[in-house]
Amino acid sequence: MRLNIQKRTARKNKAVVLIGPTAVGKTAMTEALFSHSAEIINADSVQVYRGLDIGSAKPDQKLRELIPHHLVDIRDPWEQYTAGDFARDAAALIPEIESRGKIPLITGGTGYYIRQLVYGPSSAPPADERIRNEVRDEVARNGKEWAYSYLKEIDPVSYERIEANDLYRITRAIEVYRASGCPLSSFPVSSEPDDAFVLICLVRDKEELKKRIRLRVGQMFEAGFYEEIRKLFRMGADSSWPAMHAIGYREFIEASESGEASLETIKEEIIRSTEKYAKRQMTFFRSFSSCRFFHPDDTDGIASYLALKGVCTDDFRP
RNA sequence: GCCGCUUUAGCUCAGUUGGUAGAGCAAAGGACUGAAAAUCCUUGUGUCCCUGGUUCGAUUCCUGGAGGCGGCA
Repeated sequence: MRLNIQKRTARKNKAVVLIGPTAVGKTAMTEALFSHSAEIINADSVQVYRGLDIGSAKPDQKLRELIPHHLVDIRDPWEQYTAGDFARDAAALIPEIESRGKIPLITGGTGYYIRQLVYGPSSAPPADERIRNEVRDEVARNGKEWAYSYLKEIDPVSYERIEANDLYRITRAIEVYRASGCPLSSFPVSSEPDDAFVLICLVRDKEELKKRIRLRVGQMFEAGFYEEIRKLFRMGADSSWPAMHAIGYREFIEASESGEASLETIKEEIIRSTEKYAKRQMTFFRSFSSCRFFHPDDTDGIASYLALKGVCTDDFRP
């Protein structure tokens, strides 16, 4: 709480956070409003990976030459990049960008990254691969029920919060306890957004978005997505690579493991996963109390809202 | 043309020894404490193909028909 207040008074400049579900049109909006006034901090958990270009709809070279992009292509696909890394890196970049007289524009679809930045990062210890693997093995040996009742013993607060089947979170909670000796729930989280961030979320109606998703996936395949996949396979990609959990890549990994699946089937699966993802993204974005929602065609509305918040985007003159 | 199998949720299919039904996927909503394009939670949905018959009662049994699949001609 206190930290937030200090931040507020210490920094008068605003950073803009532009979010929205996949394929809503964030890149086009960025071009329209911020071509000359901003530097971009990528908040997309897949675009951080080198070699995942087409499937992550990475901004093209032309746009990246026009507007500086940060946190794109900063990891190899077998490396892990976390929400905590993002919160730290983004927070460090913001004053740097401001010192060049530019607006920091944080844009991407990873709601959790945005939360870690805008609400402040969790103070819990970072992910520890070694301990996590130990915990995972232990859970695999002793079963789900054991894991859940063990959690109840070491951290009753998290036990109440986490669902019995959510092994992902149960594992993490146990990992934190093993790493720090303290229950995960003992690390404070803030529920107050830092008002140095102006949040704008782009939205379209469901059918409109579905049409755009289908179109985009089709374009990915035309642009050589299959070649990109083959290249990654040649590099030894498998499901152990963090980047390979991403939609589009995951479907190919699964198909290669189970054998036979036509390109057309895989394409339809990717479209469906993307639609479901967009839905989850919207749920996340709706939970940001300070967020304002706009249709991507409403450039005027967005520009005047930004002006009201004290952000001057000199690219746009109504 | 004959024989066999089949028709149940948007899709794939269970099931009811006769008392009007349930899984997975999809859909809709939600959660999110340094893995988050991940992970998880909640919730519907039905002329049980049509037609007669038997029966207190038929989606279930029987007759006839229609669609689908396979085999033989």
